[in-house]
Amino acid sequence: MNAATFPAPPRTSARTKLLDAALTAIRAKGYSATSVDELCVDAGVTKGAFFHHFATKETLGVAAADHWSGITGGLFAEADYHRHADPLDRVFGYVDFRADLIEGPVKGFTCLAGTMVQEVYDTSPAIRAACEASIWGHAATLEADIAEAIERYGVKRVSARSLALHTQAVLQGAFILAKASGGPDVAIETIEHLKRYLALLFLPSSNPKGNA
Amino acid sequence: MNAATFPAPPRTSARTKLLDAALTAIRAKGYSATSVDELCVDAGVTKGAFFHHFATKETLGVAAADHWSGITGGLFAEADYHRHADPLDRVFGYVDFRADLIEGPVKGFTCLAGTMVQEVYDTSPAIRAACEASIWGHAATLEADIAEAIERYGVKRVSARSLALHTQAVLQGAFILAKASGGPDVAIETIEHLKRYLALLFLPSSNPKGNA
DNA sequence: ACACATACCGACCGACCGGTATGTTGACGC
DNA sequence: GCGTCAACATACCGGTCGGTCGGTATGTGT
Repeated sequence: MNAATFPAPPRTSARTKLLDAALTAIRAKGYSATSVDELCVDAGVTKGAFFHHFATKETLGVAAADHWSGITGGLFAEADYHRHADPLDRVFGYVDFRADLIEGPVKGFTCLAGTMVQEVYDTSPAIRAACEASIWGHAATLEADIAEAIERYGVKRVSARSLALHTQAVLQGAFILAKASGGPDVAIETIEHLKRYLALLFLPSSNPKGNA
Repeated sequence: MNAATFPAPPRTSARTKLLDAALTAIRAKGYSATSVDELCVDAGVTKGAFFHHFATKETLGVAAADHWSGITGGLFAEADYHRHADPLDRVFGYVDFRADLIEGPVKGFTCLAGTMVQEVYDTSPAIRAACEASIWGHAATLEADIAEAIERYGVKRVSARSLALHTQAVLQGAFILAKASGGPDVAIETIEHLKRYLALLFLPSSNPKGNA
């Protein structure tokens, strides 16, 4: 009764393979244009397997958003920028981390939730909610650092939640411009503006007009 | 041979009706999920008429982006904010104008180009280019005012083009968050951050930390 | 040994997809 | 009055869509 006698449970389950395939396909072509058949081929499973794990395509959409939250959650949780003692350094570290992720082809750095919610916000409440949860959940991981920084640096009239969501808006917008222009340059530039805004908010003595 | 004897040429042509229907449908459900049949029903024309005017669905997508540019171009060209003598007032006027447009249901204020390009940037170069032209063309109308303001207020190290594109990124991102949350509140909040950034850039004496 | 559950398989379904082929209509030049 | 052409309408095409269903392989509890 050693491990080898057990019929090896597949290294990655059909469910996970489908979810991974969905992430890639939906980020590249959107939710509607991604067909169930195509997902099955990409994942190397049959349609029967698909509908064994997901009742409908919409169910898969919800699961894909959750899967995305899990994967990105792990990526950001393990990133180095959390180590800084100063909360403001962690905030800048986060933004730099996002900027560093922007490399190579556009479909490699865009956000599944942002892409998917554009198509389905008015037709699929379940997917819309899952995307909202993904984005807001991610923003929440930033919010704590921002709140600390706001307190330590005595910034007023700006709420941590609102600023955390603003960073997400800038990033989502940067992705759209990157898709429209066909390259990451404009995304990186807009993140520079975000960094400048944060610097002006938290460190106003730092040479506001940039001159001298 | 007076005007009445002429069989009134349709007040709006089939082509225009299809384009208008496409704007509404694509903004609500995206490009892929919008079918040709549905567009024909909405516009009150037959499928034959559709393919008389557009060789393919993709051709319609390109035309819809151009149509969108024309409609929004007119809307912004006629807006009051251009009247301000101070270029910075025109820039703030623009941002306030955008904020004022955000009312009612989400599908009423979102951007066709931003929605469509997310789905097709990797599959339809023609539509991608049309969306890019729409967004960049709109940004260009802002760029002149920003350039003037940069000169008049002596702001350095920020290019007018880059800042104009950043405003578009923030707005596009605001739309995504609005779609995800189901309402406009978060979009308005993020535009407030954009205004604060502009104020800090151009008017640094204006109470940088917001305190007192 | 046998009932039962899980995890699939893949042929099949009707609806709908984008697109085409053919026909009709009315304005306009000549 | 006649030929031409744009502007449609209608019927229809092959293919693909999301989804179903009867069946099977394998392991499990008793």
